[in-house]
Amino acid sequence: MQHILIVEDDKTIAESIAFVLEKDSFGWTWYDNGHDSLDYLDNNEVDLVLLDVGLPDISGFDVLRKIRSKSNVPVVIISARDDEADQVLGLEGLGANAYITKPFSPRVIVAHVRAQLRNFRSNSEPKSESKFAINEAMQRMLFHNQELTLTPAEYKILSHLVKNPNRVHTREYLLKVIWDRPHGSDVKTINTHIKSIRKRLNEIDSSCEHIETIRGIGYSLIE
Amino acid sequence: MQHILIVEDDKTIAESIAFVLEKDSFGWTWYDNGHDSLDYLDNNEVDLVLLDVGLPDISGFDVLRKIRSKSNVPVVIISARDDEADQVLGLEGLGANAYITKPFSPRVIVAHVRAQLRNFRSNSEPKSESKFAINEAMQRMLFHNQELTLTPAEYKILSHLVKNPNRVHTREYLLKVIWDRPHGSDVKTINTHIKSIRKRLNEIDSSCEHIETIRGIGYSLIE
DNA sequence: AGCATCTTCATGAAATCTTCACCAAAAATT
DNA sequence: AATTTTTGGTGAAGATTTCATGAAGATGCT
Repeated sequence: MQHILIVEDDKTIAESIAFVLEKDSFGWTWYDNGHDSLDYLDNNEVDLVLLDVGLPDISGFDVLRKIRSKSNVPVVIISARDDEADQVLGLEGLGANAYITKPFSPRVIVAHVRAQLRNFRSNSEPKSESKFAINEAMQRMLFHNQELTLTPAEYKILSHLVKNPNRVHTREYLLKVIWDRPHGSDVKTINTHIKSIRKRLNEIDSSCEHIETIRGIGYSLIE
Repeated sequence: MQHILIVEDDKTIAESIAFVLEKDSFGWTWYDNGHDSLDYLDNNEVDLVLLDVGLPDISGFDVLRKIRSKSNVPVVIISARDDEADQVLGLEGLGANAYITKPFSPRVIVAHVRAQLRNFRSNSEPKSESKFAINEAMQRMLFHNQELTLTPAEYKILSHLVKNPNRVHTREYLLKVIWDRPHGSDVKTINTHIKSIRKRLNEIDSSCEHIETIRGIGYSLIE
């Protein structure tokens, strides 16, 4: 399922967008401000971003720049008022893929989303095959077609790393992955979990490092 | 002759600044409040603004925003007290080009003015493609498409320089970039970090200097 | 209780950050 | 122009932080 990140401070609009996306069987996540959206992008796989330029905390300009500094994800700009038009045009230079001006119909949004996703897919290089397979229903994983015996915590950490490879995940964040909500345990705990995950991965393939330590920050799965 | 606008409510300070500027054959105009300064800017050609943030009528914040709404002129902030430091840092986001904290020597002012005027001139030329790529999600950087192996502190410093090129960054400021909050370590530490960053950059491209030393102030990345 | 799992702790090793002493370059002073 | 002072570069040593590891304690489930 394709996942869309909605960045829109107007709840009504966000809900109507989410509604039509859902109807077209897209997954979605909504944030009403720039900071949380950027955080989310750091730690999750997103197929497309719908970005309102009139946010309360950061300007759409800055959000887009920050997105582009780390990701190639398609971004569709939503402009609130006509008099922002000039500014919005400037965004194209920053790497926005399309922009829509309010008022807009839900149909228009979905059409844009589909178009951008189609473009992006054909543009992007063929992805290398992952050596991992996740059976979410069974809470199981295969690595090089071999079953991995993982504890619940290990499964949650590793499956999150596999779904979001090649980016750093802080220990704090990985703790939150294990426990949905904030949890009082020491972040050093993650070291131990990573250790045992590494051990299990090495039993199957010790030819290279699979989980890289990013010193001072956290861990990252190499693809 | 280059013309400097001095916005400073303390007459003694304004006069001493004007004195050193004159000695270095800069032209100058002095106002002791924000309103008159903005008026003056509307009707006169100014090459650089020296702006005290502690004005009687308008906050430096607002003055800078209003300047930026109509002009790209380099603005060097003068901060009265140390405890304004954080606030002043925020001004960089608003487009301040540099800031000086009191007490300051006349030489420092002239150095800043010269540095900014030089930067501004070179900036107005067509921008060349940056040779840097930042992968924020992985906390990594490419230089000439080659991976840079950087320590956390080096990464923080260099990515900051890359994001704000052609601008002088004081050692104090770069220290705050490494440690989010004030930190007790010596500013000379930055010299050592810069040294190792330079070494790594030179290993890839030694054809020219990439990080320029602005004597008496700090460092600047040349694009 | 017995078992699996999660967490904590102590330790050593490695990476990194800071400091220092000395030299070179630039600026200020005479 | 010569000298003094200030500032920055350099290499290496020392201090500090961070991480991996193995083992032990805590927790929770059956």
